[in-house]
Amino acid sequence: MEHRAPAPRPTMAGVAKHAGVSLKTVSRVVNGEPYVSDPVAERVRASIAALGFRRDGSARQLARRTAGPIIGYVQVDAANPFFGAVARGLEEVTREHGYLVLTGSTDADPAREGRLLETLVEARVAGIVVAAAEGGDDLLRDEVQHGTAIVCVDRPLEGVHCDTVTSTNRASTREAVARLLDRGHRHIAFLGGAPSVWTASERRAGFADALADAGLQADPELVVERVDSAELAADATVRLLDATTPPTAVFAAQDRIGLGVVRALHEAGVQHQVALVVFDDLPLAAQLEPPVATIVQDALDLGRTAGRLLIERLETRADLPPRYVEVPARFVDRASAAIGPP
Amino acid sequence: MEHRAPAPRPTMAGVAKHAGVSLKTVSRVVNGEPYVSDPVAERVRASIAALGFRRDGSARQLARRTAGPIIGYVQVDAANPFFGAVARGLEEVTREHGYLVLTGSTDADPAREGRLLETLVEARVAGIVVAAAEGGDDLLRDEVQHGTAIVCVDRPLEGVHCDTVTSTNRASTREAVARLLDRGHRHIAFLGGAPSVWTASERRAGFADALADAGLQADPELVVERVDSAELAADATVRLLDATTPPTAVFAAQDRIGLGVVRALHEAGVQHQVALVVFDDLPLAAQLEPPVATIVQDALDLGRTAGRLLIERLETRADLPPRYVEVPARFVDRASAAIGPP
DNA sequence: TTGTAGGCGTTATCAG
DNA sequence: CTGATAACGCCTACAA
Repeated sequence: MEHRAPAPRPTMAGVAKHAGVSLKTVSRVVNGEPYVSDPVAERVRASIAALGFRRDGSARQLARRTAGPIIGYVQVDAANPFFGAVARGLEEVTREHGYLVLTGSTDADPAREGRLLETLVEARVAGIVVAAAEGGDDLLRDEVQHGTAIVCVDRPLEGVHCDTVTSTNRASTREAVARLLDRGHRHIAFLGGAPSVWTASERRAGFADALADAGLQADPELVVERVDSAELAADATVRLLDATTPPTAVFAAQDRIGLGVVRALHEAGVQHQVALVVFDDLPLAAQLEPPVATIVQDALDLGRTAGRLLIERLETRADLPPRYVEVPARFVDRASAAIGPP
Repeated sequence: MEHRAPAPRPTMAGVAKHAGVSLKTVSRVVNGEPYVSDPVAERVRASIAALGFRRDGSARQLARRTAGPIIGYVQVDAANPFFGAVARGLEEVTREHGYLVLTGSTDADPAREGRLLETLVEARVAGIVVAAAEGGDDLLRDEVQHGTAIVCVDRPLEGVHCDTVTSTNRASTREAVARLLDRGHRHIAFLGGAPSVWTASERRAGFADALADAGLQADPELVVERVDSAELAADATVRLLDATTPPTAVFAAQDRIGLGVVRALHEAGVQHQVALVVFDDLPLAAQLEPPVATIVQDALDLGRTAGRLLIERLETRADLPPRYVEVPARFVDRASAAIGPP
């Protein structure tokens, strides 16, 4: 794994010699500092252009004893539009403050996340935004303790006292389920992911909230957790429909689950009889046919908010306490949510 | 735009003092070099952990006089799945060689692209992959001359002698149009973007190729260029349908154009009478209803290929000439392509 | 307006 | 095996 040496680049000293001035004068020109006469500055600029000089960021960072104007962004998968949108929001905000966002993907592999994080720390980035981090990472904890500015996006990190930005998983679910209750539904099924995943348990809690608000209690028969694929979701849906008291409405807590439910409803020919709301992460369920009501996260705003928190922390002398911000996920009403109980 | 100084971090000297050894010994342990006795190494490791030491990449890079183990990836928009997929492919390949991919978005703004590129150069990355670069960037040209390894993805950069990876824009278009001709169509419309955009002109050329292969010539009435939005595409489609010899088939050279065409065909009620093939960049047209035949780019492979070229260039002493690789775009047959002429 | 001296944290060289 | 010492390219402080 021998990395090739880069082509030798001219240094400030080289430029200085070429221009017949001192190194410091070159430095002044490069950094736009005052107190350089126009003719000298011009001569230096010419030499810079002639030699193709580019200031060495490593040396600069070393000498200034500051972090680079760079913010690290650790995401699960660059190809996933959700994380891409977060990145975009982050860039939008931080760019205005002179920062550049440098990102890497982890594919949800804790080892890769660790390596990436370490590289960012070694690069002495100004701050780090971590989207959907794997839990239990000591590295993050350590870094926070050592003063690195860190913001978690999408889910909080257990035991890491850093700023956190999430969607309104619980509140939005509660709201959507409340609608179904208002519509008259009394047998609402909940299909969600493993409760060990924070977002899954939040949505599960929101479901319970809505029922409790209406003085009801979740029917254990209608709550299926650990549904991790569209296939499992479809299977579970089939089972639910076959039960003695089949649900008149379904809440799918993830878009993949939603796809499975839709498929099963279609195959049973009841897609127009059973109400359906999907919590749409990607968003992936937004384009389903027939139109399915969804809760959509605002990934762009998630990223922007994370950027704002980070900038605030970076440009403030005070030691801010960890903050927690929720970005509203939006309920998108569609035909599937208007279906009433028989 | 004052960037806050990072929390002071322990240095090797600090660790050395703490462990009661020399600086060089710490360096040896950190870099896994031999010739350190176990007890000493253990003591050093303990100090490192106790102090939370992280080696400073800037200093390391400076002293070693090599590029960092980092590859820069400049994309138009991180939120765009096409670029995300390229990033993923790039990461897959370069990761195996110990590189990390750090990326930034330009939003197709040449100024931002320039700043990003400069930052990457200043950071002394090992190489740079540029996806859908704005043309005419002197920076790239200069960097190539100064030996920076650069790979262009999606379109070549005029006057920049670097490796380039593109999709088979021309050949795939030719093939798809040939199918329409085989199916009996003689009045095929072409809706494409501004010919100043490389991919647009390539697809336009592929269209001409197919006609020429069949001994035909493009009917100027049926070729509309500079179609830059779904709205314009819909308008153009309406006009074409109203002409004296309306097309029996349409080739839409971009997905946005395809959306507009579909909409117009729908409104005219002829979506089942006019054949349609869409060159699907994002891919965006893949999920249309009714199903539309598309040409889909393999963004993942585009990224992988770019990574391979870059690695090859990086790990080879020889000065490779600029190389040009085409990644096949795949024709996805669907009902809309099977429609024959009346 | 310009230049000199010293140091940033690490690695490479060479001596113990 | 271990440790001084000199770079690396730049910036800050302080002269001139």
